[in-house]
Amino acid sequence: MAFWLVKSEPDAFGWPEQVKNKVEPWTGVRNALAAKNMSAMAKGDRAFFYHSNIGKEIVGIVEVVRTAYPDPSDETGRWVCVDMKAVKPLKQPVTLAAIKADPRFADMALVRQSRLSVGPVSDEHWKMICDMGGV
DNA sequence: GCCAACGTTGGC
DNA sequence: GCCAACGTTGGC
Repeated sequence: MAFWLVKSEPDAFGWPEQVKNKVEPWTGVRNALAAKNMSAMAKGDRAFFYHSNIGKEIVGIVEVVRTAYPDPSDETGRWVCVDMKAVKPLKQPVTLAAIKADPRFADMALVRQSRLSVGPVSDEHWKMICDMGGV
């Protein structure tokens, strides 16, 4: 199983909505690298749900329930989306500041490429953040 | 609100 | 196909 991190601005779509809707299509990604990452996701893969701009913290864990398919919000048909299901919240949100403060996260996609909306997370980083988040 | 990073567009 | 100009994202 692989691990990922997906970003959303809580103004547009936040963790409370993800929990309320349970399964939610992750649409609107219009970045080649992010799309490539989504295409690489397998059913059952897990991802951190990160709030960008407001909070700047990882707030929950979601699971991929449907692999990449054409994004219905995209008229050109070029982009893909996946379906995500809320798994559980972090007891303690893990902030970007906390991640940046730990040099072991220096090579994480979230730190290296702040603008990338869908990025990979290594097994080690996944475990560390789960520990920090109390799950 | 500013600015750095980076992706995209369009002229050549 | 290159590269300058421009737009967008997201941290601060």
